[in-house]
Amino acid sequence: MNIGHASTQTGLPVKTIRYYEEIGLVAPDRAENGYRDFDAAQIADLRFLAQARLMGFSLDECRTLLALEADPSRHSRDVRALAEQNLVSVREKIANLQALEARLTVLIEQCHGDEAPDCAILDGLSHEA
Amino acid sequence: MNIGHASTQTGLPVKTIRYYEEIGLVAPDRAENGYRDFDAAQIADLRFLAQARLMGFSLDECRTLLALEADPSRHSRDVRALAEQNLVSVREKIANLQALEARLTVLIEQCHGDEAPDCAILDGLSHEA
DNA sequence: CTTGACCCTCCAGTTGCTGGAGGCCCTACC
DNA sequence: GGTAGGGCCTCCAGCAACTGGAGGGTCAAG
Repeated sequence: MNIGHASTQTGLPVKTIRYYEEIGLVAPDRAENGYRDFDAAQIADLRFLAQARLMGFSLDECRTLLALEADPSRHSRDVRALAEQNLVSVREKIANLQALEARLTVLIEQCHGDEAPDCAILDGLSHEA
Repeated sequence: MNIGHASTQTGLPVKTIRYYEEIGLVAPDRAENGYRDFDAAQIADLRFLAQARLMGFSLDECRTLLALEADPSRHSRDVRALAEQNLVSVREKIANLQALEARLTVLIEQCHGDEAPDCAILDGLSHEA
């Protein structure tokens, strides 16, 4: 299966698939004309990668997850640990963004938003702790 | 004021300040020995930048904000528009992360997290739509 | 006069792609 | 048989916003 087909099968852009090969996440064969040739297992890996990325795992974590998936003697504990770590960082990001949202909302509310130059937002950025 | 002092005054790392100069956000004088020399207004600008970054504005938006701050004939409407745009994108990010959190949480709950290889997380990544 | 803390510039790397240039290959149509 | 269009290839550059390090000048204290 060539890369265009692999792309439609997995939803990953062609460029992204090439990039994943470059960093060693997938290693397709080559046809005689030099075209990449993906087999079913590699397509499955790419789908797995696409899902893992959607779940917020970094490419490095994806690499580990792929290795775990390929290892029949894995412990689900290890997978879970990775996922929990990811969850923690997602929650941290949410908390930070919510704090940001609150601060921004306050500033915006205080700004008249008219033609005058006085602006609570600029004042806030200038004088805040 | 040299860059080390500017750093402690603003909380910005030295490297970051140099970077901000490189991209034209601040333009300190130079002393005879080649050292950067920041005046009070430039320190204020750096503080402003630090705050604006904390509020989630991109460096490009910061550039615009600085220009607005320097312009006495500005309209607060323009500042507010920028801030509102920023708020929208913050809220989008929060929504995306919350969706992620929900999906991750479900997967993690279904994984035993023991020594067996069976893992709902890996299954979810393999078979999910 | 040396030690250590500054400062300087320039280059490379981070994350995860994305876009483009320049060029081969393959199929279809005239 | 020639050509037009796609698709494929590699390699290089760039995005955001820094960060780290090499290699070297400067400065104040003891």
